[in-house]
Amino acid sequence: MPGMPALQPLLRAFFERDPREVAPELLNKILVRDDGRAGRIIEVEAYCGADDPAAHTFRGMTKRNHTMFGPAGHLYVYFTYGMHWCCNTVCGPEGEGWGVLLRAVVPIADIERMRSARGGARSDRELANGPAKLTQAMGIDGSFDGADIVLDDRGVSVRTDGTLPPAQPRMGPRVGISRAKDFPWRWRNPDVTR
DNA sequence: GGTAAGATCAGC
DNA sequence: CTGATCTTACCA
Repeated sequence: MPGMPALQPLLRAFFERDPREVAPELLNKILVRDDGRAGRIIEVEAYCGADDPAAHTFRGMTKRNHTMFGPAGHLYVYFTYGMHWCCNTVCGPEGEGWGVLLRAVVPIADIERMRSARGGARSDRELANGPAKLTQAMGIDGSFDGADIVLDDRGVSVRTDGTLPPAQPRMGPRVGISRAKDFPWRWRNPDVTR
């Protein structure tokens, strides 16, 4: 994209940490597809394995969640509510089942492709302001489960254009969970209402 | 083998 | 607020 600074990949070490550290630092990073689609991450939630009753990985490894127990810097993509895909960045040491759910991005490149992937005319803000909306807009489904977002082995990666995370992110309880409702492990950019 | 719940979304 | 829609996980 002309005029846009080069997008640098993140280091594996960025993801090899506690998701409660990684999550706020993912704000303002960029989710990139190899077909040109890109969006700036503005809302995330941390999920902390055996320490977190709301995490898919709380009760150990299953066929569905095994990616989240794998090495950091990969994508855990899961299907829910009979129709939606959502994606997480796997974090921490291998075997912990830690990750960060990507909940919203602001479209920044190939917005028309994102709009058509979402099925028609909508405001730019509605294109990817939810965890299942962003996967639909970015063309991410179960075939991307386990993709390496550092090495970009399947055409999906998380990169930086040099923009720092917000100095004062808005923090609060996570959305749509029934257990551990009080854990304040959701972060978003201060200037977004959603 | 049966079943309840789900890290959601769109439309009313 | 409710319906859609179906996989997964857990229990028997």
